[in-house]
Amino acid sequence: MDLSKLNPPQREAVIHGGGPLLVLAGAGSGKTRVITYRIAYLLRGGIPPHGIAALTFTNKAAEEMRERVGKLVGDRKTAAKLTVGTFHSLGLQIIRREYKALGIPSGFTIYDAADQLGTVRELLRTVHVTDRRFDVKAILTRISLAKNRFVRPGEYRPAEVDEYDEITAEIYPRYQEALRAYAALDFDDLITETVRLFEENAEVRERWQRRFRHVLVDEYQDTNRAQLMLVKHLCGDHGNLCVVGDDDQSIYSWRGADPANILSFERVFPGAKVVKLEQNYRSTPTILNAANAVIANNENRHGKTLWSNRPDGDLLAHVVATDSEHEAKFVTREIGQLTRGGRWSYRDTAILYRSNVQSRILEEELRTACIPYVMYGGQQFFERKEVKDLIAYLRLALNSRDEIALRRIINYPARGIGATTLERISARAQAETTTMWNVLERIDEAMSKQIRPGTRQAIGAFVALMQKVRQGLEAGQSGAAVARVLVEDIELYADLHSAAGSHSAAQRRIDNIESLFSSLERQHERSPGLSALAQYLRQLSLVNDGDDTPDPGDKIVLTTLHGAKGLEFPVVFMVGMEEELLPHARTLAPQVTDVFDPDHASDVSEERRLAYVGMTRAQDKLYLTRSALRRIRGRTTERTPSRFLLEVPKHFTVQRDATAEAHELVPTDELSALFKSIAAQLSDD
DNA sequence: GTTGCGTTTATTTTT
DNA sequence: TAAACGCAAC
Repeated sequence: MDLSKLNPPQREAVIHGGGPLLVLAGAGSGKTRVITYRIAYLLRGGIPPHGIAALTFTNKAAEEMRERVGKLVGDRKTAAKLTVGTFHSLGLQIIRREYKALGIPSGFTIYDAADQLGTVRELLRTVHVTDRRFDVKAILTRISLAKNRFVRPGEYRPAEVDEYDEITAEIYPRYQEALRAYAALDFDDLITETVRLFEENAEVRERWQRRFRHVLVDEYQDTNRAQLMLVKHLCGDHGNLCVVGDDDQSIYSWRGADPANILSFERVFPGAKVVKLEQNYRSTPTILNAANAVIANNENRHGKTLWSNRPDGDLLAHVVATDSEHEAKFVTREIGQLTRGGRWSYRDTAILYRSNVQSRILEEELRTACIPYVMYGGQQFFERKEVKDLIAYLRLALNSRDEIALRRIINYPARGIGATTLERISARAQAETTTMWNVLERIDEAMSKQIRPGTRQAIGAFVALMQKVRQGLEAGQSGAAVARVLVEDIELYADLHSAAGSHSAAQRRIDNIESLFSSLERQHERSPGLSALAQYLRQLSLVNDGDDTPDPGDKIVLTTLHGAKGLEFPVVFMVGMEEELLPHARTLAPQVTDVFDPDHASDVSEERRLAYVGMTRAQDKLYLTRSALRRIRGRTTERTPSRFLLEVPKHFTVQRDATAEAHELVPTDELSALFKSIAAQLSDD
């Protein structure tokens, strides 16, 4: 480790002795470098790796951090002993060891968004809300926000005239009861239940406080109240807490992140040292000053001014198009010219937008121009549905109380057990205060009158199938082996083929299942046994996209502004710089489903931060594009330039007219690209 | 239990 | 515009 590679404030943060430390790290100022160096420095100072916890929000950030620390200390074994992970994985780790004190069964399940949605839908049905259809997600958002502020189920009080608060007040207690009955924890519970455990059980709390002698938190501006509490408890009285973040990049308050955490750090942790990292190593001064000018319009900041000692660089391009097609064509054409110049390749370029719908027209134009691209984010959820279905079988085998898993698979593939049957079984289970699985097991004696013999036979077959799965696991077979037999038994591949539109779509799904098998095999070799499998399945639900991140290759990146946080590109296009897109219309005129929160009423400052995050992704070239007309929801509307665009001082930009440039002569190699794309389209059919 | 049609409603997303 | 959802008909 070479401390001379750090600038003075970076070094100051790294060698800070003990006690609370707030590192205000501007965009591109080397915050990950500070955290990794600090961990290495603590290790060198004699703190055992076992006693250090570094917390992040995403698995990706955690992996990157562990890797960089490993390189820095040059000792893989030491790096492996560190606790580097997401808040949720730390919560899971603690709960897994302390489940007894929490009164949860050891085979507990983790509920993801889909499971939560299913639970609330089910509850809405039992509460008989038929007069009005509710947005289930809006209810879950409220439950989640309440949980993270430690509002107990019975304490939830509706606002004066908010029907969503009223239905939430009704659903929230039932939801929490349901989860306990299913032996399930949702993502929020991983944090809040850990906090509750620490608050109610001094012995447990002190044990963990003794263990972690230093705690480090990345992206501190994204923490919510529950995460703050968790951190506070972990640090206990030593207060060796180092947080790194940027209040100007807080863009997740809509999902509960509380910027007050970073703004009032010094009040919450008295005697805190504050270090500002203001030297930016990423962008040209022109880009940086433009971004600074925009963010300066926000109030309530810690206030930093980023500077860069690079050469000034190009002016920003303020591009005006007559319609969104011209805008997309401009971007495409410009990318063609930049890459043809030889200085930049596709992978150096990103197109950023506020909302996913904006990607469509860009994709169309990029495709016709034969420019390769990758889209970050988006909805990959249903692509892995088949994997989740299969996992639900294992989940149910390990936790028969998991009603959502049961409901998910009892008629998948279709075996003639429909909604009415399920309703009756559910009602019986409720009446007997037992689980649905318990009723299923004795269906013939319990419900011979209410359920037809044919259906009961189907249920019997399902129960037998599940018992076979469970017995296989109990006999010590691997999850993979059991799942393979199961897939044969239920003829899943045949079902996938008939359900999928094309052969290749079915094959993709089958490939997904096959990779689940090999993943399960590997885990069985690592640690066989029922509880290890249960733990593996829980861990799996905390990992979003499996284990393989494919090499992006030389492609343009398309992503939302949110998705761009933490990334950097030599060339950045921010498209749709218009009012009602950025800032988004929803911010300017909130809807009934939006949470009314007087503490941080949805204001444009978060949208401005979003603009700031986008601009500060750019290293060398930044294009801000907008259109005079745009088709929105089938209606062509006149557009107003984004206020943030107008906040960029004129002397940092050069205006360009996309439509006029589109009529200029098309260079010959661009024509050849056009021919290529036509040929490609013809051969596609 | 599935399919199809009309109605409705349009952010951001990780764990 | 377009996709997601609910309800009614098969």
